[in-house]
Amino acid sequence: MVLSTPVQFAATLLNWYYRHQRSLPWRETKDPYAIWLSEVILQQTRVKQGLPYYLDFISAYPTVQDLAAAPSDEVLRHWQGLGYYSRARNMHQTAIYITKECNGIFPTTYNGLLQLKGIGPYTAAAIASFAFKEKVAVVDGNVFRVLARVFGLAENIASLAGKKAFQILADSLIPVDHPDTFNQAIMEFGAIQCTPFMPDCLFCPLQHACYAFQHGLVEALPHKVKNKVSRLRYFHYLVFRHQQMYYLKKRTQNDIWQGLYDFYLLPEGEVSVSRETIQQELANLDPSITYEFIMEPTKTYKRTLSHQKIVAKFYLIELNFRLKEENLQATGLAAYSREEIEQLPKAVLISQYLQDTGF
DNA sequence: AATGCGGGGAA
DNA sequence: TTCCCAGCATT
Repeated sequence: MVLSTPVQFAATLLNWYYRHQRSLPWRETKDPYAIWLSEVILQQTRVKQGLPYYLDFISAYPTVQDLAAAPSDEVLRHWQGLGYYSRARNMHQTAIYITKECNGIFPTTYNGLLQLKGIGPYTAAAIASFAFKEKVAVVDGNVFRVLARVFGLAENIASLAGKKAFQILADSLIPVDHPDTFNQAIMEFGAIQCTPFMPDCLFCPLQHACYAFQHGLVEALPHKVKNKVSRLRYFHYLVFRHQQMYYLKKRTQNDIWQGLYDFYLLPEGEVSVSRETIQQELANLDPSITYEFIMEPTKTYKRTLSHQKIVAKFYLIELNFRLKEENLQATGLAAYSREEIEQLPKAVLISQYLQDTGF
């Protein structure tokens, strides 16, 4: 087994990158705003999934000032379906900060970028190296994998100590002359060649230097402790409708889908609810409330998030009158037309329900 | 140090 | 099904 020296490792990687790199729009620019956007989108998101969102977003908001000036609902609407919505909320907040407090000028260093909301060690390193050529190594899921395998680094990547070990190793490998290309190269290598499953070891330029390949540990590295099982939650949505207007509310709690819109939710807990339970809930909401019918629940929708599983049913309720102002205050509900609902940011679960009901 | 936060693609 | 993806904020 021949372990690469830093120089050999970087040279091999760069050589591979020049021949295999994909053409991606954010690689054609030095605009820190565009690079920032691409990096935030690509946090925990594959290129294939994020690319259409990047194109739409950069077209809707070409500059940081455009983003700062946009209403937050509209920003979230552009993010709809991409998940991890705090990324969009933080980006919007930071765009406003940069526009108002920094004259629209981005920090130009790793440490400066790290101060911004939504920018952590990875994103700060990416922007600092790609836009400003700072010699600081990116460490993401790809880098963990490539370094763990090539250098046989078995630290647990889920632990803080493990992450530090990988950052130190990566920083020792990044060359002074092409820090930006090296960072691009090692991630691209992880995404295309050194993949999580069935990596292309047979045609790998690092095969002879790769610790994992030489020791039959390719599948075992990187080492990661399994994450625990997720929470199971039952959502029962009451969809209030009156004269083609639907009542929705914005999710403001410290919970999933913060900032997105959905319908009135029954108190959580029951696997299934009876018609009587719903009638009681409606009476509690407003004793004088009257309605034409309660539709039988829709089919059961299931959504699996990374940390919890949502089982949801929707009950359409045709109201005879508009909800009173006090009920709107208490529940946060407001009436929206179909056209307005289309423009609201919604979780995929809600979009799916609306589509199924012929929206 | 541990936990919460989406959604989709690949095997 | 299970794993993982150009991670970060909060506690």
